Amino acid sequence: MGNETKRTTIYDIAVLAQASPSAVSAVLNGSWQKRRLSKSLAERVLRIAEQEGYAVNAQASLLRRERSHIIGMIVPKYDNRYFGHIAEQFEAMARDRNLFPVVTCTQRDPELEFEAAKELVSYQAECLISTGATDPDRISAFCKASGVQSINLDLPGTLAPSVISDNYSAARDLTHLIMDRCASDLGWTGPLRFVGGRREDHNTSARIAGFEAAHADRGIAIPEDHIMAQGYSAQTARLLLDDFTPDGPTGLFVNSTISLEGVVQWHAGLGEARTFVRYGCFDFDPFGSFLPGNVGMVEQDVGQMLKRAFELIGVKTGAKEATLVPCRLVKF
Amino acid sequence: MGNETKRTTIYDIAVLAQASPSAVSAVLNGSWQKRRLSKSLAERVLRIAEQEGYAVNAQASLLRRERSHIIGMIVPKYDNRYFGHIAEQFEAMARDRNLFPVVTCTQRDPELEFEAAKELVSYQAECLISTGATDPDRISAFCKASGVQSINLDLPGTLAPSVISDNYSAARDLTHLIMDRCASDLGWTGPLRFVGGRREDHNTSARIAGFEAAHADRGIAIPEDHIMAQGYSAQTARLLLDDFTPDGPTGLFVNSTISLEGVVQWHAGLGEARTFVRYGCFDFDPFGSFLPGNVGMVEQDVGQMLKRAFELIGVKTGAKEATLVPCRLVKF
DNA sequence: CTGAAAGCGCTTACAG
DNA sequence: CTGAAAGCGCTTACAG
Repeated sequence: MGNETKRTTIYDIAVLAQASPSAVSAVLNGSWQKRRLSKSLAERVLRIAEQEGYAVNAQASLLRRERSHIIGMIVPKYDNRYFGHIAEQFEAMARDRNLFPVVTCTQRDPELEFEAAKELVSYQAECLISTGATDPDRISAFCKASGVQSINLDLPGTLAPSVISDNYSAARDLTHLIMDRCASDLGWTGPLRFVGGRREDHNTSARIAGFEAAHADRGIAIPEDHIMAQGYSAQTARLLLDDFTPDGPTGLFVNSTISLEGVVQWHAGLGEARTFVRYGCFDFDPFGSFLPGNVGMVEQDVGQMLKRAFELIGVKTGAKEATLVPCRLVKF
Repeated sequence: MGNETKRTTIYDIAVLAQASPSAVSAVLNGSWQKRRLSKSLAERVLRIAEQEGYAVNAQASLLRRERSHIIGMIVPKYDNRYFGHIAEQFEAMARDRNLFPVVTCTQRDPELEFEAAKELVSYQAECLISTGATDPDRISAFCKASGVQSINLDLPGTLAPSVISDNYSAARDLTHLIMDRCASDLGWTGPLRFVGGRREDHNTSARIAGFEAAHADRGIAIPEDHIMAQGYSAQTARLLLDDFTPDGPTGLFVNSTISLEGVVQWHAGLGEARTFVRYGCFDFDPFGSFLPGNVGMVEQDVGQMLKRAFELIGVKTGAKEATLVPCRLVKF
């Protein structure tokens, strides 16, 4: 009935079932029918395995098999609707395809990202999806040297195919929505402020480009200090806005729900002036429609992104370009 | 420079470095100093390993080693602040302790939970933490038979030690808070409604007990139909409330942010009557303070729960009781 | 049809 | 000090 120090092996079961280890192995991995082992033997082995709490040693099994069917993913955070959803859907979709998903979360730490990638390769992952990685090319280079397929998600790289949101278009649309609402609600048509993210970051820079394009569409110039992309945290957003007390109507483009927390805190502290503020956020939150002043949010299409990523798995394509997946603009 | 079909092994490196496989192994796993191999050999091997994109085959390595240092966790969802946070913190804390975390998400599916648990045991996990499992005892029984330690988190079991939130006390406190605010804001002291969760679920039932205790503290009777615990989804909550249009002041105890989404939708549709509604939620959301009518939220102490769980790892305790971790009541 | 044997890629006790 | 050899627990081609 189990053993504290040593796990049951096929040899233990072979002795108990009076069969050969080969036969036990065949029964346990389901190939016994093909090998024409008797049904009574199979039942005996299965019963004993169950009694002994047998679990195949995946290490030994994988070492011997030619394919691992393991598919790895690194993701910056779980504790975030977007990335949490990606990780969760990834696991479900991998299982649907009879692949074994292993996800690990790297806290946006570049060293940990690389270490985690190496670990997944060590575990014989056949493909590695790097989600929102700060240095995806370093990972892709390593994967390539190890003969492991690599795919970038959310943030693009140059050494492997990438699947990312169409940040530019969605940011442009969101900017227009905010400007429309500033015009209709407040009768104001000035330049918006962009809050959150990092300019060096690919997605932020694509969103800033969309933000600028929308302004250009309307012939509105953006003062330099209106682009406030010095970091993601709620804290950062609040500090940036701390010395900004609007003296009239104002609009903000908020880059992520993390930054939105800071914006909303700032907004709540404005007093009467808060009725002259409109904002929108590039990121979705189910409670978003209840935030006063919030006119809309961009929801990235995680399902489509992963679907596309899975289509790339196992395909030997030379293409290193990024696939752009459209986002959904939710208006409040 | 890498190989698409076959990964580099220590034998490949041994040939290239003109050394024995044993020496290469020692260099690569860091035991070369202990074995007094020359520094020049070590450097040569390391350089070649890097060039070849070598990654140790964890399957082979673990098969040979006596301990895996793998610690597994199953969790119902990532796409949820509470569970996402648990998974994320778990990985970080495991790494801090030089353990290798493997987390897998089971979508609240009892079969998948058990399959995932078996997989983690197959991967030679030394300990398995079952988070919010629907049938933790089935998993614990299997682990026991395989000689793997098992710990329950968030939801208790009877076959392994459990670490859970003090749902009863926190629910009682939250109920008092809502009743206080109903009294002070609305001058109303009637019984509250309990919305969301499942009565059969341990945590829901502990929270209902706390909810009832708070009413008993004040000598308020709770009509039977006020306990609406028929499921977790936002949809369910909204349907339950659909035919309830308050004709006077009212208070709700909302069991989880998922249910809160439905409550908030219902609330928004009430029109003028909405000013006579107060509610609180057992679960935290950073935007919670902006939801009109929301008077407070309970934040579970994930850090403490995991700290306690890690203290149990490797400890051979006969104790199967649950450790209760206090929650934090956030008032708005 | 069925079992013995080889071998997956490592680690490490052991002999030299 | 260093390498050859055994063996971790499986799977499967192969011989009988």
